[in-house]
Amino acid sequence: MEELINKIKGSITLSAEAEEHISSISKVKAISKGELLIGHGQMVKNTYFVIDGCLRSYGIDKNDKEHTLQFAIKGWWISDFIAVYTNEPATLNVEAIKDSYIIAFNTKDLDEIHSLFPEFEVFQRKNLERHVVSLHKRIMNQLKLTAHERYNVFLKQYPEIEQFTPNYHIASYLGITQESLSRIRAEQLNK
Amino acid sequence: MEELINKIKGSITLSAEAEEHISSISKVKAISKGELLIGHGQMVKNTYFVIDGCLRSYGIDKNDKEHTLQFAIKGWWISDFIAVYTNEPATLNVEAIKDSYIIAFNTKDLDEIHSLFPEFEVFQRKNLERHVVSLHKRIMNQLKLTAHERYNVFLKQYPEIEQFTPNYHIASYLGITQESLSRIRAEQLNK
DNA sequence: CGCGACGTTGATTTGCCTCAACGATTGTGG
DNA sequence: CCACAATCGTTGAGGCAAATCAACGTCGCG
Repeated sequence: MEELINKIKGSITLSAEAEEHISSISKVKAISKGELLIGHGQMVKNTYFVIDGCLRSYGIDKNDKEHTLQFAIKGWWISDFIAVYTNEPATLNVEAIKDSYIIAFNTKDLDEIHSLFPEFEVFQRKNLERHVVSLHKRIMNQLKLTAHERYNVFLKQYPEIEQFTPNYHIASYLGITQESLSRIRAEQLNK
Repeated sequence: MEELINKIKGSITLSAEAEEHISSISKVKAISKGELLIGHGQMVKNTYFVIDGCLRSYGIDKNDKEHTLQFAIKGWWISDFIAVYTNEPATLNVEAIKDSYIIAFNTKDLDEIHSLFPEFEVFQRKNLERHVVSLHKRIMNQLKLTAHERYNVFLKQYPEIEQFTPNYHIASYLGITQESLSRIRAEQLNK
């Protein structure tokens, strides 16, 4: 909870009223590994802030293969943002990949915060800017780099995630198969 | 120019003062095919709004191959957003791929607009939200679909762009080579 | 213990890349 | 106005990175 307030204060200066308001509607919730917070086809009400633990969002292709769009650890936001920002049913799933603590914000509450506290509008814009930066970088990496190089970038960028995430989730984020990632790791060791 | 004002009004209601202010700093500029607006390594001052024509942003890998990150046609914004939002030197290039009309906004002017007109903050947030949606969709397509399927999605999504864009630019956007795209197109015709 | 989840390894296939050559079209200078 | 070069798309032959399919070892847990 302080986690969230500190995060916001890292980007903007937060008025006492805004802090009070946000605290009042924030309820930390414990969820356990494997729990599905958003399922394909549902209308999406919530965006989640991760206090601790790890979630991921992923889609499923026509051969039933999963593809991870995003991981979210402590201090990150996650949802099916496609669904949230377009008001369409979810095309993604969001699940906890370990026991976690989160705060759920429904879209109405967030809209209210935006209209009550213009400062929050700035916070949100900066978040979105950072988000765009990371997505642009990811797309460029996907276009420019080999699977092996992408894996190394991933390790450098998210060393924590590698620790407790099964390999096939990382593979599905990198756009390769579990087997290929295993071979990449083997190759890495023989050096 | 009206192009821009109408675009803004499509998202938010714009006060007369804000409209006046924005108009006063907007200068439409003609640029010709091949012109480079942003070059790798430079500090990036501007974000461009396209009145007419087409630009693209792209990066170059260690084998000197180009990879297109974004196309921008009438009504779109383009820049090296990684550089703009992080204040780092450009990692991308931005060039006109046909004769175009644009408005250049430097970052200071945009910041000023944001602080003077809170309504613009909302506009910017909605733009960023749409941007995030399109990036998420693109990443999911890259993970889920074959090159052939991605090409069809591209055609459906940007029919105008296909008309005047050389094939190798489209290929570099899709993450395949010019030759592969040519074969995909040939296959498409034999059906 | 025995089962399921996870990672690894091997054999084979495949989608796309690379390299190379070749028309078609467009543009340019003599 | 033609000759020539440059640009762009196509096609073929061969190669490679990663996918697929399958089997197996290990670990942790009900």
